Amino acid sequence: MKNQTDVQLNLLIDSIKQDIIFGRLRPRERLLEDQLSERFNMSRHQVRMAFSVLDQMGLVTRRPNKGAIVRDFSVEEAEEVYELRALLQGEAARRIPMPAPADLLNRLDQIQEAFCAAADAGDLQRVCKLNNEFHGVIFGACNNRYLAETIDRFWIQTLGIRCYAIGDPALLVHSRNEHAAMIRYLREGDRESFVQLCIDHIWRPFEAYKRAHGGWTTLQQSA
Amino acid sequence: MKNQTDVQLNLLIDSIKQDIIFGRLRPRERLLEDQLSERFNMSRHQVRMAFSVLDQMGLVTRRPNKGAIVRDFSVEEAEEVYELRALLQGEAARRIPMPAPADLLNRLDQIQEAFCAAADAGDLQRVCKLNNEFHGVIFGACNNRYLAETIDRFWIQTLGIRCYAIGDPALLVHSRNEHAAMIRYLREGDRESFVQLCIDHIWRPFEAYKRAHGGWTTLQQSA
DNA sequence: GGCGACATGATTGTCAACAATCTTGTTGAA
DNA sequence: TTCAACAAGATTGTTGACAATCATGTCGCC
Repeated sequence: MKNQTDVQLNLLIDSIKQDIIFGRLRPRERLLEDQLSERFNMSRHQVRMAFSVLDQMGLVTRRPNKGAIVRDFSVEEAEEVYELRALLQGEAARRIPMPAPADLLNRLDQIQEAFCAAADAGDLQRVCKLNNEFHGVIFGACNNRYLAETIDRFWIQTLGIRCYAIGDPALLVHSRNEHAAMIRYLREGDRESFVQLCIDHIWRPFEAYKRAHGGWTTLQQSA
Repeated sequence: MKNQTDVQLNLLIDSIKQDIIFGRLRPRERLLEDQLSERFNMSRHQVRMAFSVLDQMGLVTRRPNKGAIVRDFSVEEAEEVYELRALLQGEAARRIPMPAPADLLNRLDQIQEAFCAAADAGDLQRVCKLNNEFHGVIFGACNNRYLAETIDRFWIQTLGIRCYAIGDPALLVHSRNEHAAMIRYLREGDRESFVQLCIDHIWRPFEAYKRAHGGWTTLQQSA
């Protein structure tokens, strides 16, 4: 299906995504083609291709002859993205069949169990992966592939915003409880509560982001 | 700002977009790199770059070693896209300040005037361009750049669907009247009617598409 | 010392040749 | 006739070298 260079390419893309969500790569940080091509043993062309994909994903920004930098959101921009995410996730929540199909509930239970285990074990990387999976499965069930796709798109774009929340144990507990509540509402068929929770759920990481950016106005925004 | 090859690249992209909206390029039709590179006097590399952009735009589909084809929507897929568009445009309509700023109304009046002139002159290309502009300006006024961007994204993706409507004089008259009504509602501050019209406005081209695809189930969809 | 012109190194952008892959047509045997 | 194996042509994918551009440091002049 996929040839080998595609695999390598995805490897690089995932690696950069990881670096962004865990804050190892900071907003506006430069990404050098030579550096990465050497580190990952791939041609500069492939790195460039990866940049192009990441650019379209909205994770990095490219300017002619100046290369790629990690995308930066001003607080205002971040707020607008979150408003849109709230709209989309609310609509998706309204479109999920209810009471939810047993198949969906089973998968969510499984993911939630693994999520709790990873959280207890302090395995942040696995927590993050399972969190992605949980959201993907929930909103993938909305019966509109483009709605699901768009939710996923902005889920990825906000990796760099959510990185301020990833390490906070209090937020992790919140996530876990809210995920459990989502499953409960789905099982009980409590649509109103479910929709509201899907909307409210996204804002806590944004609050963390705002706190981190509080005070300083965005410097060299137009540079 | 932009270097020359970027200009050429955009030229090719716009040309392909035009070919899709006017139905000169049909869904699932192949796009050959050599052919285009010769026709536009550019390197195959640049054509390939353009394909990549068009792929991300959702206008063409690429499969490894099989090249690029014009994207095809099944009727079901098209319906889902239109549902999402309805959601997004409705929300944008709700967010436009009302009564609308004079500046916005002036720009819309201008575009509408030019639109009518082009329609009377039978200049379809200009009609299309002004139609794009009208929608861009309206939804750009929603005060959320990502909402506007996403509306635009699906506006472009549905070029290939709307192509079935572009030549129909009756639909052209409808468009013109509905645009006039939108401006009127904006001016009068009639939000309810405005929102409803923004949602309803999109469906007529989809009906034309459904009629064109009526009967035959989508062949070789998974090939 | 301050400032602009120039030189240098670092980085990205472009291209054309070569390799890999797919598609199509042909042949020959069952 | 039908089918599989093979061959030839068409098309896409990859690479390395070279060109263009940008950022930084240096020098001489005022």
